[in-house]
Amino acid sequence: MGISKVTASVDQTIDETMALRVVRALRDDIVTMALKPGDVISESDIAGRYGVSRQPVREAFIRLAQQGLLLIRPKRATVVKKISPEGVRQSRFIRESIEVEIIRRVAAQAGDETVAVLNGLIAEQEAAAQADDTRRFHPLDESFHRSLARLAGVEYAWQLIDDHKMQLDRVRYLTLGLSSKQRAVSEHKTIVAAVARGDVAGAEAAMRDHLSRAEVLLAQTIGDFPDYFE
Amino acid sequence: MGISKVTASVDQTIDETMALRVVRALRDDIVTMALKPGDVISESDIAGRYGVSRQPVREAFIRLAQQGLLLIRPKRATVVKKISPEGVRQSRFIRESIEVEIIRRVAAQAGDETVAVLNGLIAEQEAAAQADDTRRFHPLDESFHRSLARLAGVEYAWQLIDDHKMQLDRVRYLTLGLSSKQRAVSEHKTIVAAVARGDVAGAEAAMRDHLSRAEVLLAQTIGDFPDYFE
DNA sequence: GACCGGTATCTACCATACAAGATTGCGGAA
DNA sequence: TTCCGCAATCTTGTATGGTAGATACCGGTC
Repeated sequence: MGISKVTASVDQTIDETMALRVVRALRDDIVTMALKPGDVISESDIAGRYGVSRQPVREAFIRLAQQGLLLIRPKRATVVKKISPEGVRQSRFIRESIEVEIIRRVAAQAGDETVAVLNGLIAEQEAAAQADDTRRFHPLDESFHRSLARLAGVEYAWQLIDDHKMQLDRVRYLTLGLSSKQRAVSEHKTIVAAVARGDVAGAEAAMRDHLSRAEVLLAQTIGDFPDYFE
Repeated sequence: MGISKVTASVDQTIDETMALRVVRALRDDIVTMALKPGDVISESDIAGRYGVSRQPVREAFIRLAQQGLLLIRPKRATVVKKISPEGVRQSRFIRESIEVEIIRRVAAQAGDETVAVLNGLIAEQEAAAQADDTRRFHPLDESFHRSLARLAGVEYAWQLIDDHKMQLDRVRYLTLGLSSKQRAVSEHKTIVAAVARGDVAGAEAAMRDHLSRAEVLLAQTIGDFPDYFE
């Protein structure tokens, strides 16, 4: 099975609580589609897999259910929630309104070191894209957008939408082929270039264009993986 | 003490799970300031108070912690989270961008029955405001805004921000005097009037004005209740 | 009197046992 | 063959005991 095995190295850790480690492992498996929408999992199942009792697993389920990744049906079963197309659209609507506002602020007050930081992130992404390393590319892409939020002084607001963004991430993971990754890097460059010029309108347009990319892919993705959607 | 006592009527209920009932009770107590920011609570304490075991209480704590109302300090204690002024500002920023977009859509396509529904809600609010019934006014105010979201076809998006809105609710509860309630009703009327005219720009302006009311009150509230804020 | 160390006692965390609802499947009746 | 009902076996929900860590208190030392 393709489930991530954190178990092996879990004897004595100085890290945090078991429940949180299970949360991270499961969330990673769900977003990367190792656990597919519709899959049924049980507390006992996961508990045995990770070598812990049902208790921490149960708490992990609660957290993930609240983030919209799991659906707990009392006394029945717990399933990996299918992706809601309508939910994806509305999540994207929210994200776009916020990120557009963010990029406007960044472009309006961009300094040299700001541009340098962003270019550094883009260089890493380019390497990952050429190596076709999807698992490494994804965090880098996220890091790029989060850095923009921090530069705009609204990192807290970014965290607010971060949870709900995972719905979008699942779709994105399905659609990320090689060309997609390279195109994403190219679009990031366009955005940073506008920021470097202090071109507010241009940066906003580039960001809207970048985010709207997923829109046209959604319908196609539903066609390719109909079982993963509601 | 002023904690809500659901316990009395909890013998055999056809309702849902105990954990969810504890969640609702605690959340209500927190938002209405029966449990004040900084108050320390423990699993055993609440468990005894509600006549259940520690297990459902623990799960309730996890849910509320993820919603930002509680702060669980492992092996130490669990406290009612203090209000973060910066968090309030950014939550308000997010809410405003979304609600402004909502009211624009509603105003652009408002029918007669739409206006009738909104006027009905306002009538109820007016009654509660004149009776100075804060505990009844609050849900009605929320219902008004939620109805707008539903009319705009983005009820799901409203649910997304609903959790984080509780931070704002706590501040609002502190500031809701009689005059505030009556002014809120008055502003709601102004909004609906613009919607009835199909006046998009007017509705947007009225909504911005309505939401910005809390902004000026935040600093004053921090001065009045410094211990409730970070 | 001020400071330091050990201990009692709190906390949340985890494991285990039991309970109750829901599903599945099997066996018998029509 | 089809359909109905009961029972074995799933699931999550709840209760309780024990564990490790953190705090607070209290007595002794300087």
